[in-house]
Amino acid sequence: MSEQGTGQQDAEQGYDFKAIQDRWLPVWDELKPFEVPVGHESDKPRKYVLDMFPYPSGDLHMGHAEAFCFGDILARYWRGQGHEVLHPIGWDSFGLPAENAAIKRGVDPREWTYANIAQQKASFRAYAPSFDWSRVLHTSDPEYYKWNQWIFLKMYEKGLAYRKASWVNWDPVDQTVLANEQVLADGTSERSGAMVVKKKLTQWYFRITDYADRLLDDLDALEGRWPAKVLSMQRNWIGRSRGAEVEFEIEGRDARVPVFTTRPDTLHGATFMVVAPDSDLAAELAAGASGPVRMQFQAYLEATQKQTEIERQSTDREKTGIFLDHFAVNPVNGERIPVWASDYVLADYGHGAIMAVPAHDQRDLDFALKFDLPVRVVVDVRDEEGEPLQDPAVSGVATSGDGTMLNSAELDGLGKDDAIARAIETLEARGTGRATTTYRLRDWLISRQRYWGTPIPILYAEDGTMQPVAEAALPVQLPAAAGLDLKPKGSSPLGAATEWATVVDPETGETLTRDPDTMDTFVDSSWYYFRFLSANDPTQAFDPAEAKKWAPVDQYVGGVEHAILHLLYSRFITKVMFDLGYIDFEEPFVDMLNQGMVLLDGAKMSKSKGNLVEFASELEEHGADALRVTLAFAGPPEDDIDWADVSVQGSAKFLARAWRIAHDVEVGGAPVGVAFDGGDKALRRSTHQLLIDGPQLAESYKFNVLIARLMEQVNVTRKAIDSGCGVADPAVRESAEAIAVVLSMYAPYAAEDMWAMLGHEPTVALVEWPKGDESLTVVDEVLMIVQVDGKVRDKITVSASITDADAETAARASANAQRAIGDREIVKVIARAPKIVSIATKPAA
RNA sequence: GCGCAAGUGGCGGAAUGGUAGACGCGCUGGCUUCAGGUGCCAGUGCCCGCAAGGGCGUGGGGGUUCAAGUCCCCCCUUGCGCACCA
Repeated sequence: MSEQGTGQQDAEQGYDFKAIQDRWLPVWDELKPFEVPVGHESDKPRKYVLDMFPYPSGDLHMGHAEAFCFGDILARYWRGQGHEVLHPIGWDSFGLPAENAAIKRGVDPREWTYANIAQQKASFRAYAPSFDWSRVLHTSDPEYYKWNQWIFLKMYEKGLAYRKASWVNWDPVDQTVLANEQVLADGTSERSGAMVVKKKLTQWYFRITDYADRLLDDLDALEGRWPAKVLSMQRNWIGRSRGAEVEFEIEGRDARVPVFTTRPDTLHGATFMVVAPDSDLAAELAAGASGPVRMQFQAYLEATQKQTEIERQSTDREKTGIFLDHFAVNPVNGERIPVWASDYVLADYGHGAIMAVPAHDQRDLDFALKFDLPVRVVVDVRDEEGEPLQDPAVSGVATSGDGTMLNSAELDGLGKDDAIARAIETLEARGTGRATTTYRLRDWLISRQRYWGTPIPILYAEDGTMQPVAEAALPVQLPAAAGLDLKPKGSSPLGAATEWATVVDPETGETLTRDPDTMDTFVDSSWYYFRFLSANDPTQAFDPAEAKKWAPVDQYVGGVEHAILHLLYSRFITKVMFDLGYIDFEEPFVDMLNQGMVLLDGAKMSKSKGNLVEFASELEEHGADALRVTLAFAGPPEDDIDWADVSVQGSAKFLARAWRIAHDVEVGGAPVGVAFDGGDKALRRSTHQLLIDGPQLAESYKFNVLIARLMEQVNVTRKAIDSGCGVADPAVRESAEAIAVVLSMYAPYAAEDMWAMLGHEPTVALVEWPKGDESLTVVDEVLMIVQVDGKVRDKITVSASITDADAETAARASANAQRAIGDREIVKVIARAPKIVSIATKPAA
């Protein structure tokens, strides 16, 4: 392969990234160094390094460049540490953008999607992440989505996939339902940006709430391995809340009404009940009320439903409500309390009804004061000085803290925790309540009324009974888009594909109709990391034996925007796979890195705002290596990078300096294979310190610091060549080789070219890091700090093996130190040889 | 409102309780080349000083310690997340 070397590249020409890229791309295409064939056996330890796979909307952008840069650094790092690394790539290629583009331009979503994929593949090739291209997958391939359907059927069998009628989030622009997770905090759709409305529809759900406790509790084991932010967001989202269910009788109604409360201790202070206006209970109670109340309620319900999410969520809104003309009975004291409907109670949380304790809950208090309802204090809450807080009815401030119970019969005198425990005991003994837990997490709504997704493998008979498609009949392929009207119209376009939708049961001859909806594309991405393990296997979703070998993913890299959706769903599906016995672990991603965003002038880049840095043009102008070094050197990977603050030129300059060292060695250095033993000590020390420190820096994601160390190494090597030991010293070759190997995780092209100039065969990407030798890093003499009263007064050169006593003597002898001490009295001397001696003084007596 | 991060030169950022500002960008001066926007050398936290040296300095205020950017308490600011969830 020597003709691939750079003998023909003369010194005048220097570092030329274009020539280098052109030289090595074909070689790598030939070598396929990162392919790990399925079933391949190796003695090496394994690492599964995965980037969140991209959505193929247009070409790659700077965000991709950053994310895939960090993932690739880690993949290449682990190869350098002697691991066999699986680093696959695929495309999350189902979804609305393809469909919307198709509608807008009249092209087939397939064409649009696969054209974009081809473009991204081409960009990736130049950018050169070390992907295993033999395992590529696209979720829109029938070979892939067949297994979505298989998972759906498995879940259906287990009762984890079910259909129900419910109020759902409806996106009026995309004309489809959305999962709770796809509705942003301001009530708009994360996709279309439209204000989401509520609609009652029968839809398919995955029973993720069955897994709420496991999804929450298992987060503890990810502490320190996942970003704290993601863990907290997931905990928030699951929103477990422990408390009690309390049953209230309602006069004139047979069945008791359960309410959920986290404060059963305050039950004696419950002076009214509030139900959600859009709950079944409210409708029922209103129906049994007087005519005027019925009309008022109807108007109130309509007003509630018309409200946008923003209006409804505004916290400092006046309370509104309607008295429902009914009374409930407080189970602990038999008191008659009025039942109201108000929109501050949510229909889909708890039981859609609450016991209102206005003295100790601000919302209830606001409501009580507005409608003149009684407020009864049952907890004696004190301030920091131990003074009782003002009566909430007067102050308007509910006292929600801990305190001593009063006005609460047998609970009187107890503290909060004891009172809660006691209250629950009492309720359970009387059969009017029990300890219980509720969650904010809702079941995962997976039906979508759109075309470009996985068909739901369910058939309906004429009488409406459903039957799953037989596993052998999978995949249920999407019909061709041609001839279908893909415009959103509230029902799936697939329903109109009559030929596709109608199936005759071969056994019974019965005519069946296919479910016309497609699955949420988050189903696709919730298990793709398994598919990579058996990407081309037509017989199974993935091979459990391969999963045992490779999974879970050791290192996951991606944006924090998926902190809830994708990661929660993936964790859920992984647990389902565990329960089904296909895998022996319950968490899919062992370690996770969230890269920051790439900004321009402090703002998110956007084409419409005109502040865009184009990945393609940067790649063209500076090359992949300089781009990658720039991204990695800019700062910690979790931080945002402002493109206005970085210098791609600076990175290119560094690469050229590194490259020139290898070039100098090629021209006048020690021969390849030379023993490094006799080489320059100082340079060798630096080289080996780099090799020793490198791993801990890389493994703690301090890629920027490791590049700084590489720069220092290049600088000291330059100095050694020009004004030190000279280029022919073996230590220079040793340093150059170490630089090439370490640099290869950041700048694969430059490193490969250096490696060739240094007389080695490709590819440097598979070369293990030379071992750093601790014995070469010991120094004879060090600079010792002498402090007097905490201030540095001198720096003296001492033997590295100096004793504490000798260090103290040397420090006391320092003229600078003596001057600082003056006539003060030394009270204490702390010696930490050979680093520092600290002298503490006080004024002379 | 609740919760979680983070505040270090002109800028991006380094610093197991032990020399604050590594490395780089930018800037200043010089050399080389000279068409140079290349390359090389030196300098670059602020203030006083010719220098030696000294004073100040990691958002603010206290504290622990021989020693604090780092640990503890209070406050301020910014960013992010959640938010009528009973």
